[in-house]
Amino acid sequence: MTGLRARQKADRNRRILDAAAVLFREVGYDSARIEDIAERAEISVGTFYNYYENKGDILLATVSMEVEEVLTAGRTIVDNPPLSVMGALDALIGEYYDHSLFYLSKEMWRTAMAIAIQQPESPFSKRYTELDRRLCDQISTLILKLKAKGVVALDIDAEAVGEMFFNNLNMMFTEFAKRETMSLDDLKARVSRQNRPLATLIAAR
Amino acid sequence: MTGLRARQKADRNRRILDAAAVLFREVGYDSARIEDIAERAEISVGTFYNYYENKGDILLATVSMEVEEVLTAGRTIVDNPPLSVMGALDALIGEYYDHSLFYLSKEMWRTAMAIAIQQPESPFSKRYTELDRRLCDQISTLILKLKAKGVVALDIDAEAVGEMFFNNLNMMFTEFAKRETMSLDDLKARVSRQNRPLATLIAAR
DNA sequence: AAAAAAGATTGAATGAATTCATTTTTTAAG
DNA sequence: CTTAAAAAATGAATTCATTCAATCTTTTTT
Repeated sequence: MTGLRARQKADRNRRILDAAAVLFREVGYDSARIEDIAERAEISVGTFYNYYENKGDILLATVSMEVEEVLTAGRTIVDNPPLSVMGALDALIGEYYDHSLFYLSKEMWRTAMAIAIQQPESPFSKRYTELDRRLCDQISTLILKLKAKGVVALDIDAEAVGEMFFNNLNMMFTEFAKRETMSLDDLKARVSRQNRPLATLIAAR
Repeated sequence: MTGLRARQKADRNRRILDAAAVLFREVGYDSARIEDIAERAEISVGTFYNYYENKGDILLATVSMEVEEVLTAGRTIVDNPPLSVMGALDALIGEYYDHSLFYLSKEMWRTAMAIAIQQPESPFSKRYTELDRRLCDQISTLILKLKAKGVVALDIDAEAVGEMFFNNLNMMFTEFAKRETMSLDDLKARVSRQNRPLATLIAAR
């Protein structure tokens, strides 16, 4: 039932995504012109705008692919976490952070974050926000799991605590993306220190 | 010793700031064209660029004025805080949030945040980041004060805890700016719930 | 007070994202 | 198989932020 039209559409969409990913990597987001992306994807500029609302959308599409991978990696850790609050948090957050610079540069992250904030109604911004929510849920799920394992006290509001850990790690990642000099190790160390009080206090005793 | 040149410069700078503030309020950031700002300030487009590096800079200048006021209001609360952790936090954070929409719309906040992230090296972005740091410090100072008053346990890492509260409230404010439907009360209620576990656990007993 | 130097202003030109009226291709109907 | 309707593609035109060489104003020097 896949008519010619549907097939061509999927094909063009993939060509655009590939072309954009290559160009962003090669010359950075700002210097990649729509005209160049279109040329490489063998379509016209106008057609680009039939597939994506604006230049930012195509970057967020790229980022989305990346975050999906992190979520998958995180699931493995949540399913079988280290049996201490700090240990589990460091493992999961370390996974997020280590993965983050694999495909994307700090500059690309900054641009993606900026767009997600600035145009919250665009489809890919919604998708980006949705991914954030799933990351946040994953942290809450980890706390729940630790509760089930007797590592975290039973009277703790796992959702509230999870949200606080997540907002903290997310804000710190933004900080990291802003400072070209800050290393992944700096980032992890600072977040670890920030997490420690809450992590210690929610431990079952 | 204020030569003619210095006076004219200060005068033009003020006219640009005023013109921009009016236009941003009237038509929003995106629709306010540099040409219009220049016209209202009775200067040329080129002159605008002698005073500000780019369009974003002038918005961040506007935001800076606003945040300075919040910091001042916050100082009053820190100097004489309610004598419970939740009470003190709610008071200070409530002050921040209530003030936030006085001069700036959600759209303006979103744009300012986006620019601060995207161009971290621009002068006003640095100033914006600096203001964030001072807000963060203010929260840490509050926790320290509560320690001194015997409200918070002595073995608590006030700085780490303060940073976590701040990162949480800041991230939630970003969320708030992104969702046109979210009210100030929703925001405060959600942050309050997130703060409760940590606030309760650090209380002296 | 005239001339030179330094500092600022100006707006037309540039360059890139985005729009939109036209044209082309595909699908559906008779 | 033709023809009408729907969907997509196209690229020239538009819009705006930003730049820069030319010009003007203020300050300093002689």
